[in-house]
Amino acid sequence: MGRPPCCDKIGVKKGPWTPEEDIILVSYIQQHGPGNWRAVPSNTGLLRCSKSCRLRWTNYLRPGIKRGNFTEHEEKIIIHLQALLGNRWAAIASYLPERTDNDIKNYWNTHLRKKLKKLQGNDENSTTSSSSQSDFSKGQWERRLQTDIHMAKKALCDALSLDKSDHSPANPISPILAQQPVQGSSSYASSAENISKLLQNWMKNSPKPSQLSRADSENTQSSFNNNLSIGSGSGSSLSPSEGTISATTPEGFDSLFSESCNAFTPENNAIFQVESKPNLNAENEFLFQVESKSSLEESQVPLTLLEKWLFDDAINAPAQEELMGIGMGLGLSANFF
DNA sequence: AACACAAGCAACCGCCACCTC
DNA sequence: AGAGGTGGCGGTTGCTTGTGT
Repeated sequence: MGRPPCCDKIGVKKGPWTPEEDIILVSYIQQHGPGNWRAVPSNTGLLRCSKSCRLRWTNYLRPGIKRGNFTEHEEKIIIHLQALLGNRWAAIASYLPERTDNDIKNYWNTHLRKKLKKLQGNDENSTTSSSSQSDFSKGQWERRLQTDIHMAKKALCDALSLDKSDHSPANPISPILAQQPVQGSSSYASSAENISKLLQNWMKNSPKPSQLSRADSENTQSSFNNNLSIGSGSGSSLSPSEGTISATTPEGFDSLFSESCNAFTPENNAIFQVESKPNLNAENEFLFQVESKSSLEESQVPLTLLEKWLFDDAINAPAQEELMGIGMGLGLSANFF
């Protein structure tokens, strides 16, 4: 029969969130930090399921979320990570801290998948590729996977090396973070800025010194961030895209992958760990740490293989120079963009 | 101007993994 | 050790908005 629903369905409101609900939720989380979602509806009086509250927070109310159009750089990262990780949107989102997994998933489903399909169709016209066939034999599947990995690797290096030249070295901040938020549609639900303004106005109009002292003195997004970082540091159940990772990961991502494009060695991998580990979340470790645990879950094995393939290929393949050089025209994303 | 269709996106659903007792 | 509770994740749905006829 399955588990009972997470909350009593009777009397639970569904559908789009109202500004009032958002304000209630945001103010509650400001006081208590994210987590213990089950208690949120009862403590706030919101007629919402705990899951709905969590989702609303993580996808729209959480500070630091960028909405609106995806940049080319972001597109590339998504494409490459999708090729490597599959539809593991949360993992992909951990490398784009300003984007939510839901956003990335939607963007993939509505934009990128179509684009890639179109391009793959073009590729198939000019090659003997059998990628359209749905039933691969095992060997075919493995070959296909390796090809995909190779292409993704190529494209990834391509993207990051190209983008490096696009950004001033004087600005060490990741291009992702450096980009200004793009205001999305004008509807309420899609505008985090509106929520921020609403919250500010609300706090002006109805101050609650005992409850919102921090917000009274510093009612900005960044201060909001700081408050919530405290919560994240205290063992709350933040997703990988939340908390401290948001300030550091993109840079780490760039350096990791640009490094990886230039020299894949076990030593470098060790450096990656040393440099990045303080900020690594589980997904980052999962991706970049040399396998050490013997009791890894099965789902991790393929990625370990990916890592090894990437490393081995980079070390051994003479074609690597070509890969790093101008021979990018064959790469998927080179055609893609 | 009105209708039909397509696209985009916010939100929901159900499964799974982890944690606590 | 295992059962139950909770949060996280990915797939999917359905409403809203945009575009074409």
